[in-house]
Order: sequence, then C-alpha cells, then structure tokens
Amino acid sequence: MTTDGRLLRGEQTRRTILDRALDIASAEGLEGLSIGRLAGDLSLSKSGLFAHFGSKEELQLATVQAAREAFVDQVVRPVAAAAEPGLARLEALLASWLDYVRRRVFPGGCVLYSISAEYDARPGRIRDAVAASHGAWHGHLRDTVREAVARGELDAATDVDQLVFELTSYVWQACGNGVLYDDDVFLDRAREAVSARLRRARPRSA
Amino acid sequence: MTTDGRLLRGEQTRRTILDRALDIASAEGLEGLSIGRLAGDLSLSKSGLFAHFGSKEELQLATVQAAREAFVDQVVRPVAAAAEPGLARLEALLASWLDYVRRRVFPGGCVLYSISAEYDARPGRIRDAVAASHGAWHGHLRDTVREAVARGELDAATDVDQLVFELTSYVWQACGNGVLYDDDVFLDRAREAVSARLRRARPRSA
DNA sequence: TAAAAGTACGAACGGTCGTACGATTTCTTT
DNA sequence: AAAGAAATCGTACGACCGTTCGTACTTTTA
Repeated sequence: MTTDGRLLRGEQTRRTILDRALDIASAEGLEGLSIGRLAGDLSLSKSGLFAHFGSKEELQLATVQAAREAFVDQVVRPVAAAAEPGLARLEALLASWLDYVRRRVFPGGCVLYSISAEYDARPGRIRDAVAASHGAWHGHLRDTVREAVARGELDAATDVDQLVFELTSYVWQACGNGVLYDDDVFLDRAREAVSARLRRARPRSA
Repeated sequence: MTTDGRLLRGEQTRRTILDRALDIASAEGLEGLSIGRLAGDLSLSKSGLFAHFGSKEELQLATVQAAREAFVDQVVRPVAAAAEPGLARLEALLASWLDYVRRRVFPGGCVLYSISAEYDARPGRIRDAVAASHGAWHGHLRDTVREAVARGELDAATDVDQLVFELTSYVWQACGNGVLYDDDVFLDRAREAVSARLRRARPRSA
C-alpha cells in the first residue's frame, strides 16, 4: 500500500498473475502452471513474474490462497449478509455453491475441486493448504448445520458430520460430472438430492 | 502372443510398465507420468520404453485403458460371479467398490477418480477415454438398478439416474476425502449413506 | 540353423522447465 | 528534483522433457 491508500504497482501485478493462475489451475491443475507460460500469457518476463513469488511452490501456494478467497467471495460472502442463520443459511449456502458452479466462474469449474483431487495424494505444503481450505469450508457448513439443529429446524438426533458428508457429496459430484460431461443436468440432480436430504433431516414432530 | 500361446517378451514389459504407470497416475496424475522417470524406475532405457507406445499420449491412453481393466478386475468381476442380479448385486457392487477403495490398491486411491478430475476440463482423446470408462461404470450401475426395479426390489417410481447420481456421489466423495485427509471414516460414512439411500428406495408396499 | 521379427539400447536433437543474478526502468517518498 | 525503494527485464544455467535414429541383441519362425 502507498501512503495515500492506493495499491502498489507490484501488488496489482500480483493480482493479475493470480487471476490468470486460477484460470489455468482450474482447467489444468496447479501442476499445469508454469512460470514461462504465465509470463507469456501476460506479456511479462519470466524473471519479472518469478520475482513476485520467489519459487514455483510459493506461486502454487499463493494460487491456493487465491482460490480460497475467490470461493469465499463468490459463495460464502453473499450468503452471510443475506440469509438468517440456521436452516435458511444452510440452504442458501448450498444454493449459492451450486450457482457458483453453474456460473462457471473458472473455465475448469470449481478450482477448489480441481486442486484437491490433484493434490490429495501428494503430501507437502500444498496439500496441507488445500486440505485446510477444503476443511474450512466443510467446517463452516458443519457449524451452520449445528446452528440449525440448535434452533430446532433440523432433528435433534441429526448426525452432523454424516449430513455434511452427504450434502457435500452431491455438490462435489456435480462439479466433477458437470465438467467431465459438460452437462448442467448434474446440478439439478444435486439440488434435488440436497433438498430431499434436508427434508429427511427435519424434526420428526414438526 | 506367440504361436504356442505364451506372451511375447515385449507384452510382458508393457504390462510391467503399465502397472507402474498406474501407481504413478493414481498419486500424481497422468501428467505426472514422464517417460524418463518411468524408465528410470524400471531400469529401462527411455527409448526402449518409448518404443512400446510411440508417443506420450499413447502411453497415457494405454494407462487409462489399464485403469479401466484394473477397475473391472478389482470391483466388477468378483461381484458378477457371486451375486444374484438385482438389488443384491447392486449392494454387492457398491460394497465391492468401497472395499477396493479401502484396500488402497493404488497408492493414490482410485486411479479412475484421480484421472477423471485431472482431465475433466481438457478436451481431447484422453478426456474422451476417461469419460468413456467413467460412463461405462455408471452405466453398469444404472442397468443394475433397473434390474432391481424390474424385479420389484426397488420402488417402481424410482428415478434411476437420480439414484445412481446419489449413490456414486457418496463413493467418489469417500475416494477424495479419504485420501486427502488420510482417514477411513469417510468410507463408513459412504456405506452408511448408501444403505440409507437404498432403504429409502425400497417399494412402498413392501 | 538361417532368416525374420521383435525388443532394447545409447547418443543426440530442440524445447521448456525452474532458478539465479546483475542491470535497468519505474514508482514513491523526502 | 534527488534519493531510495520497488518492480521489471535480459541473459544464462543445468536439468529434464518428448522424440528420433542407427545399432545391437534376443527371441520366434521357417
């Protein structure tokens, strides 16, 4: 930041780089990122781009962080402001997530999906960062389910982890199938599955 | 094949190569395959290994094909022999699939999961082959569900595609989460979800 | 056993990879 | 406007990439 609040030039460049990196990573993975290609795409010199990160791994970690922030911006933030806590927010979060997938914000679909499948079996800092993002999102959903249970909007006997597992299954599956078969029908299937599952989790005596 | 039915030497080498390729691809993706590395791992010359496939892409396609065959061997074949058609076979297929994931037949988990996430957004022959494998498996499950419906073991009003979508969601999710968090609990969640979902699909008047 | 087919090798190619470093340009602050 | 910091560039490096080619060895066929 400058003294009068503007962004430093380098900081703007960095964002430009990471925006492009997210596009590439969503379609071709974090491993598909290459310094030379990124520099070529943005008409920068390899060394100039490299200087922003210091190593390939730092670039990849920055990309994971950017993916996390983009997900929060696109999916979580709009809901946090609009929906009431509890079941309404849970439903809104899932709808927002599905809508974000449908919008194809990134060319390869949800970038978090792409990179978590890519790094799930490769221990190291990148996998840790991916797992942390993934876990934070699932944790947020878990908290929201708990809130809904506490309010009596979902059955008190609900197995929270099990419910979150099933709900997220549908959406991740829609992410994967939707891109692989280039068909939005899976988004409808996911929405249908989500709503049926939530119906089944309603309090018995309601 | 030789005239007396034995395998040619080259054919054996090819299998050795593809076995190793499957291990690598399951953990690091088809893009993580490199001719030099594969040759080094197996103490072959790069050019000797290369000659078996003629190009990198052919090697990758052969690996996809090998993944498909391994999946059939590990998951489908044992069930086809043992279980009755219909619901029993459906349940056996899902159990067999989950068990295959649990056994960690490949170091990176289900190799089909890894490569379908890797190539879902990259049009070309490889994606087509991956989608075909994926689609064949889901198609087999669909047929099995239909058989169970025809026998009256599942409700006549069952939305077959929707049911298959949900059932496969659970298992694929278990594949991904299980490896990412290195925790078998997700396999239990998937099994629980599968059995609850099938219970819900039973005929109403039974 | 000789010919043919199949298999594997080593060396070399042009390219791209990530990285390093010093020079140079551009911006920010004083 | 001068000084200092920040950002970018050009060049070079060693390593590995996929691929080609000519050669040698092994196995199968006739």
